[in-house]
Amino acid sequence: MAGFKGQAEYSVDSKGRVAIPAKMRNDLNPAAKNTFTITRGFEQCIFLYPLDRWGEMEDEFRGLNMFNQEARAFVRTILRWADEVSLDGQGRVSLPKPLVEFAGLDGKALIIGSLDHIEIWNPAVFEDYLNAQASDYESLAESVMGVL
Amino acid sequence: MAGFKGQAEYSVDSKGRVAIPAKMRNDLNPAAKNTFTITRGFEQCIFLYPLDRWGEMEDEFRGLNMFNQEARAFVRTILRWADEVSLDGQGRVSLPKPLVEFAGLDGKALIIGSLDHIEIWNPAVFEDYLNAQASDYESLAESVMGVL
DNA sequence: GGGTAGTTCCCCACTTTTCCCCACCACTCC
DNA sequence: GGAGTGGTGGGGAAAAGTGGGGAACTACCC
Repeated sequence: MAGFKGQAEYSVDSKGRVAIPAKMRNDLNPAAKNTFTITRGFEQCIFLYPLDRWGEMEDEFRGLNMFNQEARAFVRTILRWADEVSLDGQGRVSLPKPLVEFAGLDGKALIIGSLDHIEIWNPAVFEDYLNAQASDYESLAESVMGVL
Repeated sequence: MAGFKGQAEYSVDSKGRVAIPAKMRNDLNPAAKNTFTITRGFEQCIFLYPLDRWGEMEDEFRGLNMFNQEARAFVRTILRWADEVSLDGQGRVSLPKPLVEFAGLDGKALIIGSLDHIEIWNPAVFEDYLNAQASDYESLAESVMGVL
């Protein structure tokens, strides 16, 4: 199954709904049943995991040692924010209010496909994130992929 | 499968379409289904990877640790700009607007075959890139290939 | 227990963009 | 010189995104 990719700037309507780009919808595995687990992302954004992929993630969490304080804190955080959302007839999901506030969304949303999950950003916040990057794309690539 | 090679200067029409040189189209593996994954290149240009080759790249990305910030930033960038494009009946692809802007394309495109991918440049930008090279072709060759 | 207000969910309609197809021109090879 | 291949340009149909209305469900208050 091809991973998610691409970006789009769509609107968040007054009901907190955002359309998922058709290209990403087409990459959904039927096993995901048009449903995502939505949760807090890394950096200030929202992550959407297709249901099938989320199942694998849960298995990884189960493998963690719950007598370890950090493991407990990590799992608590990711699950606390998590919720299940399904696509409506128009290919949209409605975002839980707490996550809308966390990501600072208002009116516009930047949607980014990132292999096994979809990210939703406030465009302005994403801009700041980019500016805060220490290294440029070429250096990143060399550092991340250079050792292969 | 032979690698891509050669260069051509073609026009970009008002709809952002560019023809892929017939010579390069002939080098496409049937497994690529006349489809490319197009994304941001290194330096100011656009990369086109045939679908089959892109699959291998995705596998490498999946191998990265997504809990590492640098890896995340790199994958976010390369996938954010990525899109899937197919050849139309005339052997053209239509370039996503964001990439046209990124590469600074207007009217003309320099298309370069580069082994496993195809590059698309604004001819003027490519000229500047060449002029900015610190070392000449002979020195580069020695530095890159000399240790073999 | 009933009524009301708020929320959620689903469906419908409109607008815009994208994609696909057809036609044309130039060059090359027979 | 004609036919075929390769690049260029534009128009129409289909799909995708956006916004709003109405039914159902819930929760709260009277």
